[in-house]
Amino acid sequence: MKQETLLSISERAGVSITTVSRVLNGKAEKYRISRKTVELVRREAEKCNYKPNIAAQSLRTKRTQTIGLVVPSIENPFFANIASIIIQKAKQAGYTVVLTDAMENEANEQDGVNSLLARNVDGIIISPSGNDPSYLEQINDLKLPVVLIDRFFYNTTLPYVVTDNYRGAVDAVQCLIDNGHSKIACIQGVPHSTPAKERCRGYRDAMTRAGFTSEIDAVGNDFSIQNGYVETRLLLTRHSPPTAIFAMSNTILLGAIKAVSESGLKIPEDISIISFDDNTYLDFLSPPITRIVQPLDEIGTIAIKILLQSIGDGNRSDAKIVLPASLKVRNSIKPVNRSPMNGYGR
Amino acid sequence: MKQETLLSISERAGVSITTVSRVLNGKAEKYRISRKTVELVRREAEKCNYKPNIAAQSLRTKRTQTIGLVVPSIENPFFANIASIIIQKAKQAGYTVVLTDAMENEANEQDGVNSLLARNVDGIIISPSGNDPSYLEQINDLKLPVVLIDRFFYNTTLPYVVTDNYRGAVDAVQCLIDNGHSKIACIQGVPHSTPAKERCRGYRDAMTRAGFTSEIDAVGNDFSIQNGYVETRLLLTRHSPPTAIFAMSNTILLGAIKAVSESGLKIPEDISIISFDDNTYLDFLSPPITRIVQPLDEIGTIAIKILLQSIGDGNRSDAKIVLPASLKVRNSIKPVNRSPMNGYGR
DNA sequence: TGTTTTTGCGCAATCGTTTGTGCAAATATA
DNA sequence: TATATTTGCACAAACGATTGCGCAAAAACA
Repeated sequence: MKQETLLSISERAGVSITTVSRVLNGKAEKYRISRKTVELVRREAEKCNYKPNIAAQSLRTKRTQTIGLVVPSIENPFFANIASIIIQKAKQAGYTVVLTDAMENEANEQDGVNSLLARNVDGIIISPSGNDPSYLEQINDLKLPVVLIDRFFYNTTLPYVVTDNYRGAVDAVQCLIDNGHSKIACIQGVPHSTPAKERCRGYRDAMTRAGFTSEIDAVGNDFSIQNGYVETRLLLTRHSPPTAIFAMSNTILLGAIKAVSESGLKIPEDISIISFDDNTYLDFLSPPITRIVQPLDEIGTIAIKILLQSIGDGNRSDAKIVLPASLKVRNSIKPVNRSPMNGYGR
Repeated sequence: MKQETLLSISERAGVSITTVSRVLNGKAEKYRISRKTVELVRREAEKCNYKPNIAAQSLRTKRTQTIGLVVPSIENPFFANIASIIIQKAKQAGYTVVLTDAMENEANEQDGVNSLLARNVDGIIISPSGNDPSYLEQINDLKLPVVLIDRFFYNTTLPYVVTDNYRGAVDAVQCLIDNGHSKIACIQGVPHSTPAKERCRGYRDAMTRAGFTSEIDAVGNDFSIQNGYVETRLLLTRHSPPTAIFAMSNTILLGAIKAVSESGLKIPEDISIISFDDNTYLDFLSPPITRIVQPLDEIGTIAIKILLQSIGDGNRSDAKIVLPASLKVRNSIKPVNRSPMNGYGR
């Protein structure tokens, strides 16, 4: 099972290395290799199950048929799901994925990206952990195409594919409002991340538009269970606690649920909740959680498409793609009569 | 930001490529490069942030500082968690991970492995989707080290690091038995996989030892939510349904919970459940689920260690490592009095 | 000063591909 | 038959790194 090379094949076929290479790369026509030789070479190559040495190939061509994927944390099901989709799509296109986990840390991320560069990946799909796009922009400008997913930057030249977090948040909050809630708290994630910013903006705008300006109440500072828990406990001990919570992620949601239950309250009877991001288990919580669902599949598919396109034609894309989220209604929201204090009650 | 090479550095430093290479590889001593030259070269290399071209390196040395990781499904949190650990440990050792998702399909898996081979990875960590070890054994014998995790093979020469699924299952079932249950059903996963086999064996042995031989009742055939759901519905419609269920995985558990709840029953009041595999959200289900926890961290750490060792010394390991699982008690099991029919009642 | 030893470094081959160019042999044309 | 064209393929350089070997200059020794 020793390594087969162009040389070994060429010897057995009695032709030159060059010819073998050309045949196997589908350039037989271009270089006018005869039908007979083509078949001879093909047969030999198949017989020994020849696989080109990618290192040698890439040394010559500067192509590796590899793309780098950088996520903040592969343990996060959101990113695990997206990774799964990207790995699959990449494979269909003949690419392999090198996965790097930044562990929500910008230094790690840069390490990882450097390692990808050293490996001559053909392009990078990244959901950045930090908030400085410049080093990525440099790479995109000077070296190889970069596409952002999920977390993007304002005013960046980098192409991105993200969910319409703003509208998703508006929809979430509007759903609570439609159910009669006005004291709606929002527990947010890492404040500098664009998804958090956008969702927060959506929350504020929806509240404002409904005339609940004075009720605006965004707390919290990261995407952890802990954060969801702590903030919820604090919210619940106020003299006038919210009647509904908009949790910005699954993790925050889990913390919130724990806090609610420890406080002896029930969802949705005592407090309503809506969350962001889908996950099967949310249907198995008690009650099942109403949530905003991101179009993961589309994000992955489009990101790959943009990247491969750029790799193919050498141009940089400036696509800024924002995809709609959708509402999945379950049982975590209780309709209430609006308090007369807001002037809406009957 | 164009690619720096040994050549460009050597020119600026006024020495040969050879010397630069030797300095940067720490072979200055061996080749008696003077202190002064070493420092000169080092400075130049750092100044331009030189990163060796891995393709060129690997073409020469046959080493890529890359390991391949193959999992049945990265969407499965169990594997996402393990991947996270392995990526991290590999990085600490200076290795990068290429991740391949077999999507629970043996053909995909072989494709993936082939692609890893073409990339000259230095070793492979794999949780196999199929049940034929021979092609992996061949690779391990003739090409590069392979280490199995989670799913292993009986009678294989391949080294593996797995959880003691047998004992874990025994503990799970014993826990139910200790709580007075005897009509205990087991819903299993992919029957040919070793974890499923071992857990099933544990179930049977525990039941037998307790004298409940006639109650042995293992159903189901894959690790899907669907399977958990269907089998549970069937179980619940029997004239004498089980009082407890041993679910072999989180996914099966979720299906089971759904079926129970749709049947108008409550956990644990009407039926007790214990599951396999840990996950934060299990504490947020209602009730929180008692489960058997696998030592993911240890599995990842040990697997990497074995692999790197093999890569380092060129020998194949024959380590067969079986790590203990642990019980995490929550609220999904109700203690009952044993039915007199079993001769244990009071 | 002449010889031996040590020090310090470079030459050139090599890994497995790709590709521009060139050159016979075969075929077509005159 | 002589020339022009086409066909079919090979030569050799290049990608960027590693490494066995060799050789000149400096140092040590006589």
